[in-house]
Amino acid sequence: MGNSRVTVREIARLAGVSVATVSRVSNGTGQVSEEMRRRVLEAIEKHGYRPDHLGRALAARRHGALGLVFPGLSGPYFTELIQGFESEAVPARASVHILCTHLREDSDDQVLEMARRVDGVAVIGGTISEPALLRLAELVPVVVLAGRGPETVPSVSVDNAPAMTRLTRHLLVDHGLRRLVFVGSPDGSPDVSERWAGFLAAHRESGVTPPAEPVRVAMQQPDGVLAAEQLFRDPTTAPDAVVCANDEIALGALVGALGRGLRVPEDVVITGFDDAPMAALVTPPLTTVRQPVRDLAAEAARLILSAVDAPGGPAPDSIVLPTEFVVRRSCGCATEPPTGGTGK
Amino acid sequence: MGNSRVTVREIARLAGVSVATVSRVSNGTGQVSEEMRRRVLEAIEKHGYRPDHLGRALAARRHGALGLVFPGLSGPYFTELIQGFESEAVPARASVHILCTHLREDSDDQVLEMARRVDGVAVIGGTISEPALLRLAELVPVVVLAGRGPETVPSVSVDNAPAMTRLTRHLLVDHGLRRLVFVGSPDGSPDVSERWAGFLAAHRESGVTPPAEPVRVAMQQPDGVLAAEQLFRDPTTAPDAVVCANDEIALGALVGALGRGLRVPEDVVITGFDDAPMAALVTPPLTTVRQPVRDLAAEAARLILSAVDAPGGPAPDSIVLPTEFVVRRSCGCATEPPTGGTGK
DNA sequence: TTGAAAGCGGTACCAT
DNA sequence: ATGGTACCGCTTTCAA
Repeated sequence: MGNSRVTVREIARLAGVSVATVSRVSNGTGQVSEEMRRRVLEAIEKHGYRPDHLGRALAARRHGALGLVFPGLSGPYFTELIQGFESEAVPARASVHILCTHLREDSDDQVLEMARRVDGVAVIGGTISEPALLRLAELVPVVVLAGRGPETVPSVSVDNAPAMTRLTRHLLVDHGLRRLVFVGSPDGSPDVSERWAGFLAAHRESGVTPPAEPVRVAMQQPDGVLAAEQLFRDPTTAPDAVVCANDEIALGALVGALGRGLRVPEDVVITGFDDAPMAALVTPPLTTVRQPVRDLAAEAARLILSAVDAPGGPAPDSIVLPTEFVVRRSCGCATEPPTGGTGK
Repeated sequence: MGNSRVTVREIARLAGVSVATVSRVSNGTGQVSEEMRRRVLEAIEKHGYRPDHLGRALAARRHGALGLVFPGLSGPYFTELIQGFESEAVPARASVHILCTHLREDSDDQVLEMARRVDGVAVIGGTISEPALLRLAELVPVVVLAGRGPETVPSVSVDNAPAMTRLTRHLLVDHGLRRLVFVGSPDGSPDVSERWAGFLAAHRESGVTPPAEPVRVAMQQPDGVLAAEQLFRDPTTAPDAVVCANDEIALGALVGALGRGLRVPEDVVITGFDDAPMAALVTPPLTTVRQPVRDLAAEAARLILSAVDAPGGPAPDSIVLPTEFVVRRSCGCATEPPTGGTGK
C-alpha cells in the first residue's frame, strides 16, 4: 500500500542527519541551518515522506479531531449543522468524527468511547443522558449544541421560547386564530421543548386555552404529512392553525393539507421554524422563524477548540443566538411587513 | 480533565504486576491466573483505567477509523448513506470520519490528509479528481460509493442506466408521452450521468427525439422548484413529463408545478429516483425507482473493513446492486400494477 | 545549530 | 503463567 511507510528515522538516515533535525524541518520549529534544511527537504520530497498522524498525536497527546454527536441526522437542519461545524474544524486542522446515536441503546457508551478519540465533543441537546454528559465532560471539553446541559457544561442555543411566543402571538392576536395545535415532540429535544413552552406562554398571555398536549411526531417531512392526515381526518376537530416545531414538519403538513384539498392559509394556517431553503419556495411560502444554524455549530466548534487550546481555563459561558421572525403567506398575511428581531 | 491520565504502567505498579499482564487482562489475550486477573481488574476498576486509543492505535498501526467523503450532505439520501455506513463501522469498533468537500477548492488535499487518519475511505462518486483517487488508493483501501472509479478501485453502485431506461420507456411507451425533460446534472455525479444515459437510451429505443440537454440543477428540493418555475414559465414549451434525477428534485418540481396551478399527472407527469420516504406520501404519490441506499453504504463499509483486515489481498470486485421500479400515480397510472425488478 | 535519548501509552515477543 | 523489554513514529528536552 504505497510509500506511506517512510518514517522520520528513515529520512534522517537518508539525509545523514538526526531525527530531531528532520522533525524540526518538517515542523518548521527550532533553528536549522540552510544546508541541513535543504538536505532534509530533499529527502522528504524524494521519498514522499509525510509525518504519521498517530505518532504525532501520541507525542502531542492530542488527537487533532473533534466529535459531533446527534440523534440521527436528517434534513437541511443537520446538513447546515455539520457544515457549520466543519467550517471551523477544518481550518484548525481538526478532523470531524460523527456519531448518530439514533435508535441505538448503548449510545452513552458510544459517546464515551468517542471521547477517547477526539479532543472535544459537541453534543446535540437531548441525545445522551445527563450522567453520560457529565462523565463525558470530565474526559474532554464538551459543549451542548441546541440545548442546555448541566450548569458546568457550556451550551450554544437560540432563543427558542421567545421566538415561538412571538410567532404564536402573531397568530393569536394579529390573525385572531383560536384553535392552534403544536406539532413536535418536546420530550427528547430541548429545542422543541422550549418552543412548546413559548407556544404555551403566548396562549397564557392572551388568555386563550392552549391544547393540552402537542401532537408528538418526529422532525421530518414524512412526520408532518402523517400529522396532517391525523389532524384533518375529522373536520369537526380540525385546528385553525398548525404550529410546527420545525420547517420540515411544516412542509410535510402543508403537503398533507394541500393533498386533502384544504387551502392554506384560508382553511388552515401552517407555520414552521428554521427558515429552511424550501420555506420560501413552497406555495404559500412558509411563515417561520429563522435561526442561524450554521453559526450555532461554528460557535460550538470554536468554543471547543479554544477549550482544547487552553486546558484548565475557565469554562466558557453559554451562548444564546438571536432568531428572526419571518412572516410570509402561510400564516394568512398578504405580504411580509412585520419582519425583524425576536423582540422581547 | 479527570482521571483519563491513568496508564498501563500506573495500573501495573498499583496491582503489583507487570504491564504485560495488565495488557493481557484488559485485552483478554493470553493466559492469566485467576489471582492476577482479580488484582488487575480491581486496580482498573478502582482507578477507572481505560486504555488510551492513541497508544493502542500506534502499536497496532491501525486507526480504528473509516472515512466517508461526499460532496456536501443533504437530504434523505445522505442520511441513509451515513447511517448505512455507520451500521457496519460501529460494530467493527471503527469510528467514522466525515468530510464534505462541498464548495472547497482544496478537497483533493483534504482527502489525502484524511487518509492519514483512517484505515480506509469510501468516496462518493464524483467528489474528487481521478488522480487524487489514485493517490488515495495507494495510501489506504478505497471504495467508490455510487459511481465507478479507475479499474483498480472497487466500487459499489446500482444499475442506474437500465433502471432509468425502464422508467423512461414506461412514460414513452405505456403513457405515450413525447416531450420529456430530464432534470439533474450529469456532470459531477456518475449516478446522474448514468441516469441521463438511461433516459437517452429509452428514447433511442423508441425512436423519440430526446431533449438535447438536461436541465442542470443541483440535487435538492429547492433546485426542483426552481427547475419547475423555469420549465413552466412558457406554456408553449412546457414538457409533458419531468423526469428527475432524484426524488428531492421531483418533490421540489411537484411543489413548484402544483404551486403554479398545474395538475399532476393530468397536465404534467413527474417522476423521481430513490424512493425516499416522502415519495409515497405526496399527492399524487411519486413514481420512482427504489434503490437500496443503506445497503449500498453498508456494503462499501464491509468492503473496506475486509480490505483492512486482509492487507495485500486481491482487490475486491465491484458490486452493482439492483433497483426496483415503483409505479405510483405521478406518472399517470391509476394504481400500482407493474411493480418488480428492473428487468433487463 | 545539531544529536542522543527519553518519553507518549500500549502491545507482544522472548525468556523465565 | 508472568515479567522484562523492545518497538510503533514523532516530539522535545538536554548536552555538546
